[in-house]
Order: sequence, then structure tokens, then C-alpha cells
Amino acid sequence: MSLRYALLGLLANHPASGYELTKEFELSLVNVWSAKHSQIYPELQRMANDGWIEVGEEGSRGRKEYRITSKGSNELRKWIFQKEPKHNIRNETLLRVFSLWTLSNEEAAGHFEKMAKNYQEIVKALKEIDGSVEWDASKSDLMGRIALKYGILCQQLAVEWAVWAAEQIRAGHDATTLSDWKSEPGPYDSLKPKTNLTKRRNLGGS
Amino acid sequence: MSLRYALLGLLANHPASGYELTKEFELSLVNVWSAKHSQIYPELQRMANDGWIEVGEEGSRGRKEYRITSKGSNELRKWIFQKEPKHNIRNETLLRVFSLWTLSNEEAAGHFEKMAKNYQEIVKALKEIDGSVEWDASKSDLMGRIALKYGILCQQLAVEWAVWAAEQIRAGHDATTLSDWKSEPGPYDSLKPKTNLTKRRNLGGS
DNA sequence: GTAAACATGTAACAAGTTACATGATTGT
DNA sequence: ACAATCATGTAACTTGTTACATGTTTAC
Repeated sequence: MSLRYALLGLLANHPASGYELTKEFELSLVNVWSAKHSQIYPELQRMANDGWIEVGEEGSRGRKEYRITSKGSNELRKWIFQKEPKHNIRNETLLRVFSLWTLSNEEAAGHFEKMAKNYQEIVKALKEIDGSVEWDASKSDLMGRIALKYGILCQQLAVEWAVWAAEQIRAGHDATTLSDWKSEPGPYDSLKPKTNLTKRRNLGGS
Repeated sequence: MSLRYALLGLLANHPASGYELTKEFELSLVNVWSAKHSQIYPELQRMANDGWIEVGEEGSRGRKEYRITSKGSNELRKWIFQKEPKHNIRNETLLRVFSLWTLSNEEAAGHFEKMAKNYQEIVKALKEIDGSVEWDASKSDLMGRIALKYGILCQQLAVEWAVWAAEQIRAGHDATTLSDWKSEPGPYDSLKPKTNLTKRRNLGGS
């Protein structure tokens, strides 16, 4: 049902056609929730059917401009306040990490270095977006920029993490001798001697 | 197809039954790729059908222990090296942020503070896992721990980000006056005066 | 004996992707 | 005239979730 609320949130900002909403998904929501037009059009029909949105004016080329109804606004608010924002975590990049032990150290380190490069490109792209948008003083822009900030920081962290991982592997470390990078006390305190921890096993390997 | 490779990666480490694989998904992959037994059992059947895995011994209670075949190992390796690790980003928490402009500043700030609390709990849980696992010197444990490290750092970042966002909102900032936290130059250099940037609009809100 | 954990499956549904299909308008 | 973009839809398929359904073994 998240798609429905994503659309509702966009329509709460301003009326739009399915075509425009599809564009907005590509531009601003692509790193948060993606959707194709083939999913958006039928969902808009269902939402209109449920009275959450309605068709305002119909333009040329069959354009239908949808706008949110008061019922829709209520539903949006209800969704924001409900507690369970379930996390649909599907991180294919991270999933691959779990199989990297099948490679040689050289290959695995190389893999992390390539990951770092990929993440760096994403950071660059996101920063370009941040720099090119003419942010205004509206609340919706504030939230958009806060969300974008998260994306940038997260990808930047991923770069540093991948570089660190490659270093650890090249240095011949294993899970019991990993350098404790970016841990509690200070920022960027890399390469401290590790405190030992080993109690009981309940994860993954062997 | 990712589920298939997730299973393959686990089976590459050691033979296991569908039941055990389901448990492993819950324990170690839950923050990377989730799957229920109802999806796992049929997928294992298909994989066996394709010759990627095979049934080793059949135990009591109808237990079928699957093990990876050499064909499966090849397929796993191919998957690791193919370039396109497409990101299926579906972050419901972040999606909600895009609708928070509909709330009052007080409500929105409160929402971020609650988010920070939730993220903090996840950090705590992940750290407990890290501390309770008896990591060994195997390569698979190394990768598992590196992946877990990413999870911890990422959630920790999310805590700080949510706290920062709440502060910004309470301080009455908008998208053009956001304090530039955790930016390029130094680590943890908070609250620097912002450099101005406004070129052209191509994102989200009106 | 009975509850918990082990163990495997299927069916119905919801969500998401890819491909097919069509037509109007604008700009060059 | 032609290409690009606007504009909307459906069909077939894949993936993922929830619910249904069944039976065994172990520990108390």
C-alpha cells in the first residue's frame, strides 16, 4: 500500500496527472520508492474509486489531472502517524557481500573497491541534484532536502565502509581481528587495537 | 532472482534444509534480504530442478538436506561478478519524510525524534548481535561481520540525521537555511554557516 | 499427555516489472 | 514529414506475503 501513500503525498502538494507523477517518481523518489507508469495509472484509478483523489480538469491528449480529496488528506495523516513503518530491506549489494568469502582475498578486496567507486558516483550524482535544485522556503522543500541529505550521507558512509573493508581484507584480517573503525567514542578513530568479544554463535557462518 | 542467490550463498557455506535456511534468513539476512519459508521451499525445489543444488541426505520428519552442486557454485560466482547490482530501494520511513510537510513543525520534529529513537533501538540490537556472536577466523564470518558493521554504522548515521532534522525544524529552518552538517571537509563539523546554492529546479515540491 | 520445536508444503492474494499497444501534440 | 515528448492504458509474468494445512520428534 506504500505506493498509494507516495502518490497521495505528491498529490497533497499539488494536483498532477499520472504522467507527471511518474516523472516525479523518477526525479525525486527514485532513491526512496520507485514505481513505473504501469503501476501508477491503475493505482490512481483505484484511489479515485475509493474517493481518496478525484479528477479535476481533463486536458488535451486525454490528460487527467488528479487532486487529493479531504478523505485522502485524512488517510495520509493517518498513515504518517501509524507506528509500523515496516522496513522492506532488499539490499542486493549487501547480499553479495555475504557470498564474497567464496572469492580470493584479492578478488574480494577488488570487489569492495569497485563498490566504493560505485557509491562515490551515486554521492556525486546526489550532490549535483542538491546543488542544482532551486530550493525554496516551503515545508515540502525542507523535507525533500532533509531526505536528500540522508541519501548523500548514507552513500558517503558506504564509500568509506567499502574502502575500510577492502583495507581490512588486504591486511589479512579476519572477523576476530577487524580494526574497530568509527566506533563509539571518537569520530574517525581508525585502527585502534580491538577489544575481544566472543560469547555464543547465532549468526550466519558455519 | 536474488532470493535464489541468497540461498545459494548460504548453501555454499554448508548444506542445510529449507527449515534451517529459513532460520538463517531470520537471523543473519533479515536486514539485507528477507524471505519466508513459503517462498524458500518452492525456490529450493526449482533450484534442485535446475541442477544448482541437490538433496544430500534425507533425515527424520521429512527433512531434506540440500547441498550446492558445482554448477551452483559457478552460477554464484557469475552472479557476484556481473556488474548490475540493481538497487531495489523501498524505504518506507524515508518515504514518510516526504509527506511530513503536511504536519505542524512541532509534529514533524516530534516525528523525527521518534524516528531517532527507533533507529537507536535497531543500533542497540545490532550491536548486541555483534557482541554475542562467536566470530571465528573464517572468511564467511569476516564478510558477515563486515556486512553487520555496515548495518550498525548506517543505523547510527540515521539516528544522528533524525536528531539533526528535528533540531533544524525546531529552529525554524527551511530548505535554503539548513545548517550544513557532516559535509565535505572535516568529520563532525556541525553548524557551519551555509554556502548558498540555487540554480534550477528539477525535484519534488512545486 | 502435551507443548514446543522441527519440518515441509500449497493456495490465494498483493505488489512490482516488462512488454505490448495506441494515439495526440509540439517543435524543427 | 518526422522525431520527441506528452499521455494513458492493458496483459503477462515474476516476486513476495499471508493464511491454510499437515505431520513428526523431543523435552518436560
